[in-house]
Order: sequence, then C-alpha cells, then structure tokens
Amino acid sequence: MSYAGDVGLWEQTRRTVRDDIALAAMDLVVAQGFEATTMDEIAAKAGVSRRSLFRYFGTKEDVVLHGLASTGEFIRAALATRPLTEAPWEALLAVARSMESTPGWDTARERAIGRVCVETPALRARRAEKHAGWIELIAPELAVRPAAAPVGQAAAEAIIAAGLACLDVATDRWVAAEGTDLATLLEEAVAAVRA
Amino acid sequence: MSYAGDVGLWEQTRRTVRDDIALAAMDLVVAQGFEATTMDEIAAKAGVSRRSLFRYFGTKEDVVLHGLASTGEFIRAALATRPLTEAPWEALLAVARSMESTPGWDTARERAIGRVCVETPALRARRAEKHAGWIELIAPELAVRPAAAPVGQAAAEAIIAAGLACLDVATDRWVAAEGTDLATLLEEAVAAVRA
DNA sequence: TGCCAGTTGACACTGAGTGCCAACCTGGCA
DNA sequence: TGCCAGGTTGGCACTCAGTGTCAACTGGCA
Repeated sequence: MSYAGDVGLWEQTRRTVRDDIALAAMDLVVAQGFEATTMDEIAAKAGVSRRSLFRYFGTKEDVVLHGLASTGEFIRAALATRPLTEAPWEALLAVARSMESTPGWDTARERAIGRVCVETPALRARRAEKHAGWIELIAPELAVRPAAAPVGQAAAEAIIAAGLACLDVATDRWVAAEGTDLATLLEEAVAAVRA
Repeated sequence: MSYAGDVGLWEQTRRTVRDDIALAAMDLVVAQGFEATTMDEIAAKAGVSRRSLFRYFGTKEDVVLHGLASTGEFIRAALATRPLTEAPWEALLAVARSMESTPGWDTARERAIGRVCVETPALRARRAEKHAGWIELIAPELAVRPAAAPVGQAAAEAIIAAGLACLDVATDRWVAAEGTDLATLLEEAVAAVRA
C-alpha cells in the first residue's frame, strides 16, 4: 500500500496532465455543453494530441467525471475509520457529512459537474456506472459492521445502492435549488426511505 | 387516454416491426455479445435498412432494452390500482410481486436481458437511465399515498430511486443464481435497506 | 556514447448516429 | 380512374468516438 506522493516522477507528471485535461474539458463543456464539445477541441485546448487524450481517458464522459475517479476509494477508506459498533446507515451518513469538509472538496466544481450531469443523459449514465463500481468496493467494508450483528454481503450491497440512489436524488435537488447544502438533502432522502 | 389496440393500422404495423427487430437483435446479442453485434447485422437479420433501424430505435442499447420501454408506465398504472391507505413501500412491493404474474411477462426473456446487462456496462448504464425516467413518472402517483399522511414529492422520488436500486441489486443476484425468484430477492434487499 | 523502456503523435480504420433527398406507399378526393 | 398530400423507406455522405499500429522521441543507465 502506498501514499499518493511516493509514485515516482513519471506518475506524478501523468497526474498533472490528467488534471489539466479535465480542467480544460470542464471549461469547454460548461461553455458549450457536453455533446457540442468534441475530443479534438479538448485535446487542442489541453495541448495534447487526440491520441494521447484517449490514452489518459478512455471515454469523453470519463474526462468530465474525472473528479469521481477516487471518490469510491475515499468512501471505503473513510468508512474503515468509523467505529465498528456504528450501524450501516449511520456510518454511511457520517462519511457523507465528512466529505464536504475534506481537503480537496470544491463545492463550486461539484455543483458544476452535477449541473452538467443533470442535462446530459450520457453523463448521468456514466456516473451511475461509477456508482455501481463503488458498491462492490464498499460492500465488504460495510458488511462487517456493526461488529455485534454484521449484515450479509447482499444486504450491504442493497444499503449502499439505496444510499447512492438517495445521493443522486439529493444531488439533483441540490443543483436545481441554490441554498440548501447537499448533506441535509441527502439526510432527508435517507429519512424518507427508512420511514 | 387510449387502449393499446385503437391506434390505427400504421401504428400497429410499426409496433410489430419494432418487436421483430428487438427479437432479431436479442438472438444476435445472446449469441455473440452486445459489443460484437453491429447495427448492420441487426438490420440485415430483421430485414430492414440500417437507416430505418435507426428510425425505430435511437441507439443500439434501446434495441436490446425494448422490453423496458413500457415498464415504467406499467408500474405507474399498477400503483394507481392499489388502495390509497397502503403505505409507499408496501404498495411498491405489491406492484413488484404482481409483475411476474402479469400477462406478457416472460421469465426467460427477462433473465436473458438481465444477463446481457450484467456483462455490458453500456447496457447497465442505459437501463439506469430508463429507471431515472421512471422516477419522475411514478413519484406523483406515490406521493398521494397513504391518503392520511401523504409524503412529499422529494420523499416519493427518494423511495422510488431506492426501490429501483434494490431491484438492480436483486436482478444481479437473480441472474447469477438459478433458483430463487426475483420478487423474493427484491423483498430481502428492501428489508435490508429498511432495517 | 549507445541501449532500453515507456510515451507521444500521426495515420488509418471501424462503427454509432445524423442530415438529406429521391423513390415509394396509402388514403382521400375529383 | 387518376392525381394529390403526408408519411415512410432506403441509399449516400458525413461527423465523431474510439482503437490498432508504427515510427519518432525522451529520460535513465551502463
């Protein structure tokens, strides 16, 4: 297991280039929309060849959703730090609340991504696909809690899937209405589901 | 509001052609996989031009997921027949149980679609997209129940989103393991979420 | 200086999806 | 019967996402 920093100069450079590309792409997409932005434009703006762009990101959706790449692992890691006695839903909500105050969290950027997702079916779909990947990643971490009465793998998957569904509903509302914060909307959605 | 039959000869013919295309596509996809099947092959097998195929179905995913086209409306209509005193989750589960015994339900076909979805990210994504569309369709119907204590639109959306997430988890397990029926797996998932 | 491994950019190709247009029904009307 | 109007079909050309291939480049190392 390694920390983010000790991966050599090559990997470090690659990450910087990835971030630059994602940033350039976001500018273009916010300005002209996702469909109207071509990979050629993104490549040109990022100062990289079209072919290299496709080596950094497999699909156009992935460029815009770059910010979500490490979120699944973040949630899993954050979940591992919660006390084992905590029940699944409480642990998940605690992790969600902690995200907004984590270093690297950028509310404006998240909202921009959310907005683009709302108006672009292809991005919503890809985001859902990423969420599906998180389920398998997080479920084992959730299944062992609470230590006294562990839930099964199937139950853990269902809870996480439902939680992410609540997150999607909350995000839609968060993007649409200025003012309320995301964590509150998420808690309301979860409360409705558990009622 | 009109019944399925009274839509004129043209529309009837179109529907038949659509069904034929979807059937032909399913044969090819089950045999060779989704990615390896081209729209040209589907068009050829269905005896229609490539251009017309794209007029019947906007995307390749839609051809395979044709069976889900009317499911959202089916759920909404079935929900409308449930007693208004029933609580949201109970009404939804009752509708789900009723689906397997509805005319037109084909377990083998549903399982085949589920199997293809499991192994094809693009199809999972498109299916999730369809589910998202159902939420807006069904939420108003759910929000008015139970009549004594109606839930808000936001709460209704959260419940449906969570229910569909449970359905996805249940479907994955249903496809993977022969034997158990889908309704039972769904009930287990919902029970885990509500615990 | 020359070798090695990984990266880059150019080119060509496949396949999804779209706009356009001419040919073709089909039902209504003189 | 013949003609007209609206909608359907199929062919053609096009854009764009995504992939395979290969030659040229780059930094580290003996």
